Amino acid sequence: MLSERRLQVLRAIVQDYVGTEEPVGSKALTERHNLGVSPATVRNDMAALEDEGFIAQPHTSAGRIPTDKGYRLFVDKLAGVKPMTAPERRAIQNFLEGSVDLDDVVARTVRLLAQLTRQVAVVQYPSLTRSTVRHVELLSLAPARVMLVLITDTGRVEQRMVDCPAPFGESALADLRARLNSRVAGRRFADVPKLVEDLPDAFEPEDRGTVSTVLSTLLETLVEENEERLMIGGTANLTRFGHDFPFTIRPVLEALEEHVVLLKLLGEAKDPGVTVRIGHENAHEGLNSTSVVSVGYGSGGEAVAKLGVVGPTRMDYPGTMGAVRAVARYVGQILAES
Amino acid sequence: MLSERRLQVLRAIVQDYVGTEEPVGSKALTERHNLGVSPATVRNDMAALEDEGFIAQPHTSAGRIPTDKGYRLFVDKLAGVKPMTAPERRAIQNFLEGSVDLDDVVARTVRLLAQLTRQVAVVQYPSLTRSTVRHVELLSLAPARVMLVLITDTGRVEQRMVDCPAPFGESALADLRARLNSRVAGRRFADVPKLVEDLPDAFEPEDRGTVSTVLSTLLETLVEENEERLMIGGTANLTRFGHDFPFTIRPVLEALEEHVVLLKLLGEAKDPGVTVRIGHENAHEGLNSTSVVSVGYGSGGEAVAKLGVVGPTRMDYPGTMGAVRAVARYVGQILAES
DNA sequence: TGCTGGCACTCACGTGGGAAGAGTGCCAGG
DNA sequence: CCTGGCACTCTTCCCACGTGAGTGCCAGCA
Repeated sequence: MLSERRLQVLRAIVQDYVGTEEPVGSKALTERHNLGVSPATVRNDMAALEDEGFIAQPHTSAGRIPTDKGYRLFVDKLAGVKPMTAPERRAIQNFLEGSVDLDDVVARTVRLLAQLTRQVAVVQYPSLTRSTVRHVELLSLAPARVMLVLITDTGRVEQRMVDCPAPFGESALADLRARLNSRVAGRRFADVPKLVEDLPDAFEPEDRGTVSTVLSTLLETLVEENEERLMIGGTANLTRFGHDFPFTIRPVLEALEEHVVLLKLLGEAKDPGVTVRIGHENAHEGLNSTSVVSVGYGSGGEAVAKLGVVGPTRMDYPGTMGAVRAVARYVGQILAES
Repeated sequence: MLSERRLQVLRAIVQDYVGTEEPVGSKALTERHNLGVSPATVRNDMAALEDEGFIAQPHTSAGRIPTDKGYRLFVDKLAGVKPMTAPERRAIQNFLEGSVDLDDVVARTVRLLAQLTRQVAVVQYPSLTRSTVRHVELLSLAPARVMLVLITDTGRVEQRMVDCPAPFGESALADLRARLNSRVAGRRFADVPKLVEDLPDAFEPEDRGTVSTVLSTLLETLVEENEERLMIGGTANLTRFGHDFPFTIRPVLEALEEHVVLLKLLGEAKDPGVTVRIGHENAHEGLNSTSVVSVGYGSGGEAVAKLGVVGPTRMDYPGTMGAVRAVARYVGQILAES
């Protein structure tokens, strides 16, 4: 096991490297942090840390930089979450409170998070799967054409066109609308399939096909996974990445465009608190030199979706984690109010 | 006026530079294009073209590169639009036909355009301002709370919460819904304000406040300019920009995040055909070293929105214009069908 | 056993001087 | 008005060298 001082050395290395973006040497370390020992001692500690794989040197005559494993230890054991200051919190609240609708909340959140962390912000929309149905509306656009509008408790609206197998009368439509809503309004998505199972039986035989079609469209809408949308912002911050641009930035930009990948990435984080995935811990190759800091958020106690930031592994973890957590908290509040 | 041959020289310079990304000299020109004259002659022509501001040299002992003015002349006079090949057209059609709803059409269009042109694709959603109302739905969520859902002929759905000044009965709501739809369904947005002007008069005095509130929310929704949303894709292609990265790419990424700027940019293009804005012709500073190729698209004969690509001024204009035009055409078809 | 100072060693990095090569401008001749 | 020739200008590449930061190791000391 590593001694207390060696952990301190690691912490100091991470902090300095995050600040200066340059490999940090033993001499600089003793000057900037009062470790109470000489550079030579620190060198021994660094050699030990390197043996254990927590730090590495880019080339022989350079200082050390933390490895993914080093950052992991730093995040888990050596650093806490740096809370936002009161003025910062007020600013977050003010900024989010001007929102007019869900899309606007998300858009503002992305911008805020990107500004706050100076990194790429990623916000997943409230997932449908844990939401409840507020209302289902059916509109007849043509004799055999119905528009299905689903309104969720998060204020989200989804619409689908349904081509009916047979013409469907206004009265039957009104009937279906009424029955449907009395059964599913206020219920969770997951419960809907069972609740509407026997609904076609209540209708005239010639309408059953249409009713089934409408219902299956509704169920599709509910489960459709790619309905989890993402909003991304602050990509310009990627330019602060490193100096060897094209090859660093390109795979990241590509990964960011693959929303499916990001959604999966966010979905994997099961921790109720802030989750940090460092470098190679991210399954996607393009993100192997980035870290993802994410957290769930939601209107109630429950997290309905995730938000987070993507940045270089060399990032200010305590600060970023604090910002992400704070933003998630206030977004949750805003959503609960509306 | 420039002689025919000088124009040919300019065309050759643009083509070569776009291909090689390197300043092109007189000797290389005569080798790759059979202009029928010697390098010395070409040099004289180049000197003339430089005097006129169509080309420039990065430094004394280098070849020439086209200026914005040079590209402008090239686009206007020297090059046409390169049509897509039949297989390409089929691929476009196939790819777009799998779409399930409007959002999906837009998402696919962005990806397609980015892949096709290997540049950044920008697609504006069908603008509300020229659309017509298909249906307005009013839902009572609480005694003094109404949800307004607007459905447009482009299949777009907008929802708004309305807090009523006074409780509003179900029957009054149904009445309002019926009257509202009979007046505005099928009408253009621009005409709606006049059509609903006197609507409150038809209601009981105690309901008029609520009716007015609902109507003004509707009007707000109709005119709200920022409801023109954008989808952007292919930002990874920016890495192919140049070799001097950070400073080239950063302002572009920043500009791309300012949707307002992009919307304005797209909106400015009045030409019914493909519009090209080159370098400094773009009002926004960040886009001064990029060109924007855009075109309107829409379900009917009329263009309801714009799409386009953003790329380096050194781009394959004929090819890009062809791709943009083709995609716009097929997107229009898809929208017309649905 | 652990810390310290000293010392030799290793590289990356910046600098400076050529040499090479591409491209130009100009001029005189056809 | 076009052409070949020629001198000139720069950038770019390469190599060699000195510099300095940082290391590893060792012997001495608490």
